[in-house]
Order: sequence, then structure tokens, then C-alpha cells
Amino acid sequence: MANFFEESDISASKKRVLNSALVLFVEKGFFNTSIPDLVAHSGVSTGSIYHAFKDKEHLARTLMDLLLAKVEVDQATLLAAHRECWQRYYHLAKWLFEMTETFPHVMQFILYARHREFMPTIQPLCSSKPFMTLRSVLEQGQQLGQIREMDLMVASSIAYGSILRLIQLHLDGLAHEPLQEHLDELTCAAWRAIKAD
Amino acid sequence: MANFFEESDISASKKRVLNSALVLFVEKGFFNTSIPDLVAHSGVSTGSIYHAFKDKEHLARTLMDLLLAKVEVDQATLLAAHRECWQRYYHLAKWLFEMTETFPHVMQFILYARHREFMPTIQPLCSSKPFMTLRSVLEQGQQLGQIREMDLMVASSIAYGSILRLIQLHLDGLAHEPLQEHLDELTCAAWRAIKAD
DNA sequence: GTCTATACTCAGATAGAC
DNA sequence: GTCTATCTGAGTATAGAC
Repeated sequence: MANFFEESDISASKKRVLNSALVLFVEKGFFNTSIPDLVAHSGVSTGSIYHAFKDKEHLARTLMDLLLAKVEVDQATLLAAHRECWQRYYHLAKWLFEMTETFPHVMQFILYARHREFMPTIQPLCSSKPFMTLRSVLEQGQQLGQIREMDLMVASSIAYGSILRLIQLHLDGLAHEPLQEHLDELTCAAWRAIKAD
Repeated sequence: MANFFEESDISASKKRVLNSALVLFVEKGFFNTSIPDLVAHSGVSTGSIYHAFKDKEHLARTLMDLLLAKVEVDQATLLAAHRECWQRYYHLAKWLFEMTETFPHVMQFILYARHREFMPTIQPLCSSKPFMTLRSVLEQGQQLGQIREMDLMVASSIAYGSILRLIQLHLDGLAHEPLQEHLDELTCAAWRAIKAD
């Protein structure tokens, strides 16, 4: 399992706690993960955890902020490299699949944790910058006449709902082949549904 | 807010507790809902709750079992009324949208609660009968040559992932128009993606 | 079946030495 | 910055009267 925080500019013990939090929050859930669990998994003591993070909620927030920040950077890089709508869509899908296979815990935490339940003030995920970016790619395609005139949320649901659904099936163990094998079939199918005719 | 348990053959106080559990588990989450919360919301005492349900987990299981049983009955009725693949797909989507608008808490609890976290032995939702039924509709359509040859999980992700995504956007408040308004546009688009050519 | 009062557990958080 | 020891309170579940 790749360590997502390896290269970040964070103190060593913070990194270990964040990584343990990521793993345990995904595998057991936030509320089933006690501070003693984090101590045992990370090898960092209670005192040090509370020295680095105000409380358990703040730990989760820090984790989420770091993950989303990394995602934003990845997306920006990707959109800079591809400027055409279909290319962008295809490579976003590819990147989502790669992320899922390289950092399954990261994807599970971002996509499927019930953030509101343990971070009461967080904004809904679907209003976050990465999700807005996904939609904006389709919006631009629509303005250029490459995507048919249809409700943006509907187009978005087709284009990304299908990708996210396959990712979930994969993470839940119902689609065990490598996701990349389905990349072309899935993106082409979704594109048929939304492309201008 | 419609009460889902109105007509069920369950004692009155059980019904009240189940309804409160549904509402509170969805609005605050399972772990943020204490027994005192359930007492305050349902008007049923701690003692009576524990008389009716072994413990909090068993309450959640009973709730989930009742919801899934109702869903199975609805699906069976619907499939008996429509025998052609496209018809079945369209009416399943319609029913999912109707369920979401009539019983949003029910849909949220079924689709978006992290069941595993508070019911450790439950099977994954995507392996449950209702989800298998959704896939089997596409499988039959494929055998009859009405749906193109493609991986079943991919077809499924397109057909239902898009519907579930729009439902999620709606429940999260990003798509506020009535779902029914998007029914035709969404199902037709998804069908373009998967129909045989 | 329904209720009130209460026991027990353990997680979250702090204090304070090193 | 790191640790151990400890406190406190919330929350689950039970006992036992009605």
C-alpha cells in the first residue's frame, strides 16, 4: 500500500498519524477508531497526537484538506496538458482510475466517508472545487457545441456518475479486474450519451 | 414527511422508534444518535426501546431489513408490469426518483449510510437482492440483443450510476428541480450509451 | 409492555514530567 | 516535541417497579 504522505512537507510523526487515520477511518470508520487505536497503529502517543492536532475532528479535517489539495493539483496539471473536451474527460477518468488503484484508501475517504457526520461544518463534497472542476469541463464542451444541449447536472451524472459507480463497485470487490481495462469501454459509452450529434 | 412504516404490521411504539431511528440516523448519523436522542424524538422510553430491540445495532438491522423488504416488493411488482428491457429500465428509474422524492430518508439510509460501520456483519449493499435485480434487467436485455455487448458492470455503471448520482446531487441540494423533470433526458441518454446498434 | 433510576464502560481530552 | 498517567463525561445497557 503506497503511502500518500511520503513526499509532503509535514513532520514525521504527523505523517504517521495522518496515514494511520486514513487507513483506520476507511477500514473501521471514524467513530469506531479510538485515539488508543490510532496510538497502536501509528506508534505515536496520545500526547503527541494531541500536540499535533487540536482534537479528533481537527485531525480528520487536516486529512481531508491535504487529500483535496493534492487532488486539485493533479487536476490542474491534467487540464493544463489536455485542452480538448473529450481528451480532458478521458484523462480525468483515467486519472480517477489510477488514483483508485494506487491509493484506494484516499479515494474511499474522499468519496465515501460521511464527512458531515464527524466534521459538522464541512461543505458538501459535491460543492468542492474538484467536483466543480469536473462539471466545468463538460460545461465548456457544451459551450463549444461538442456536448449536446442538456441539463448540466444530467450530463454530469452520466459522465461522472458512471465512473464513480464503477470505482465503488471495484472498491467493494464486485469488479475485480483492473479498472483500466474498462476505461475505453466506459468513457466511449458515456461519451455516446452526451456528445453533440 | 411521509411515514414509511404507517401501514406495516408492527406495534405502535416499535413503529415510532423505527421512524425516529430512520430520521435521526440519516440526519445526524448512527453514531451521533444516542439512545436518549431516540427517546426524546420518539417519545418512547429507554426501557421500551430495549424491550423491542436487543441493542442499537439490532435496531438498525431491523430498520434496514424492513426497508430492503419493501424495496424488493416494489421492484417485483414493477417487473411484473413491464416485460421489455427499455420499459423496465425506464420504470425502475422512475420508481427510484419517486422513492427519493416521497421518502428521501429511506433512500438516504439505504444508499448512503455506511452500514458496515454499525452493522459489521451485513453484506455489501451492491450484493443485495435489489441491486442484483437492477443488473439482471440489463443482463436479460443483453441476451436478447437489445443492449450492446459490453461488460455487465460497465453497462450497469452507466445505466444506474447516472441515476444514483443524480439522486445524490438532488439529496445534497445541488439539483433542486423535481427529479421527474430529468427522467426522460437521463434515461434516454443512458440508453444511447448502452443500446445495441 | 412501559417506565425511571442507575451501573458500568471506555473514549476523548488534559496535566505535567522528560 | 514526546511521553505516561489520569480525569471526566457521555452513552449503552440493565434492574426492577408498575
